[in-house]
Amino acid sequence: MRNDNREDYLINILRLTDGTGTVRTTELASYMQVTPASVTEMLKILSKEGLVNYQRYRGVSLTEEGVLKARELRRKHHIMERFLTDVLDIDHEQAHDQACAVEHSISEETADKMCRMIGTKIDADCTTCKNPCNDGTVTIVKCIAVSKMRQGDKGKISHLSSGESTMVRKLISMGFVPGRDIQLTTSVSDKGARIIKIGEATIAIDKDMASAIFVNLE
Amino acid sequence: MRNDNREDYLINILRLTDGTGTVRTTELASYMQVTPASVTEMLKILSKEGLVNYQRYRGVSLTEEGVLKARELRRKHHIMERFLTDVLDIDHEQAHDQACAVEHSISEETADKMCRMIGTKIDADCTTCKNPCNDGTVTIVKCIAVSKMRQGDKGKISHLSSGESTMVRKLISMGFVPGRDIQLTTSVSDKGARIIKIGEATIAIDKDMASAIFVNLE
DNA sequence: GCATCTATTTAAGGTATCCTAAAAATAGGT
DNA sequence: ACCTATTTTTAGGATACCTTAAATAGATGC
Repeated sequence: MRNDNREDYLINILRLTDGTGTVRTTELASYMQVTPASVTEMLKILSKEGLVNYQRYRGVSLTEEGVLKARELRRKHHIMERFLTDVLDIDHEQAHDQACAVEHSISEETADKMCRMIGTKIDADCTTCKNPCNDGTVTIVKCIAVSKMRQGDKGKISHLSSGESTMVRKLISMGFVPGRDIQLTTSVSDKGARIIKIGEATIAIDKDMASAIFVNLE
Repeated sequence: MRNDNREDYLINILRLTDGTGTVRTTELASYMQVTPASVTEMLKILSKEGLVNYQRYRGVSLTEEGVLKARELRRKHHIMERFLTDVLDIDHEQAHDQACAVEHSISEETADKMCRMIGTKIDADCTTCKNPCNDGTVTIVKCIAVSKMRQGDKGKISHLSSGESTMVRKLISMGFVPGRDIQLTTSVSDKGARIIKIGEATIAIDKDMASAIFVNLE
């Protein structure tokens, strides 16, 4: 239980880098709903423990050891989530939340055996399996927030993530459903509204919304 | 996640009182492997929140609300543990540990549906169901440590609990298995050894051992 | 009824994590 | 190359737990 938090940082760095890239402090902070200051503090610790490569003002990446840990964690998350949705028929959002909490506590044996119940091979190398992502939708690949897209960028919605669940619901009701194609048509300024095309429709959304929608670029 | 600790205190108070009695600070402290000072501190908080009745120097009991919460928690623990042992065929000790961690995070819906998979009715009122106890053995009823038994007291071993798992293994290897009949033959002083009868055998054990064996008195 | 022992609480301090506000580093436009 | 806007870090402080050591309440033997 003592390391749950560290593990949360690891898995979220994996989610944003897929193990091969770098994330900036601020991006990780907004993804995890904490302040950049908290991230900085934690990165120093994880760095000392050899789990991440961290250089001041340069962002973080996972070390080899960090990737292994994070992948195992992500695997447990996937398995638990799939077990909850596919076997117990629990709603996705709840399944995700519970998987987030439980992923730190279940043993590998438990994960393996649940995996057999689901009937799908789920291993730590996310590229070889068709898993639900952290939100229960698609395999995780490096994804960015719509607020970070450049004009003309195209992609598919990976998942929605926001501190307020009302935001997620609102977005879903507007048609921002994981898997849909999305393109940034116009972005006037960093702070202003964006005009985006989603499927056939064209919608304007503000920065907060754009920060809660994560996309896999084409 | 923030309330896991409070919940641990609640469920352990329930385990030692079955919701109807009082536990002393020290007993709870040694059961939970923390210092009495920590218990005192937490009891003040839980008391302020209306979950326990606490009076300085008098011990604690659960309030009605506290009993409800603790029972629901215990139910989730039982279900998770049974799921792990009966469905996934995980070893008892590991199942217990994982259930301890997970009981705080799974929803009632998840618990209900797992319960159906196990095929046994498990409800919050422990008296109406034959569940594994916290250690996977028997229904919890009020239980006391052997170190608290009086000369002549008889009972059945409920479970073993100690900070060191080596202690538990040692005790099991000596024949202290949940379910066995046990009687305190002689107890010279509080700190000294006890002589006890377990099944047909008579054994002497020291105070540490006696503090790790919990018994349901006849 | 008092001395003494034990249980309990209080006091003071530690660690992990979070936050806000201020300071410092970097990056981008000219 | 410099100014400015943004990002990141540092500093200082809060909270939830935990600990040890000292103080106090309650129980027990005579």
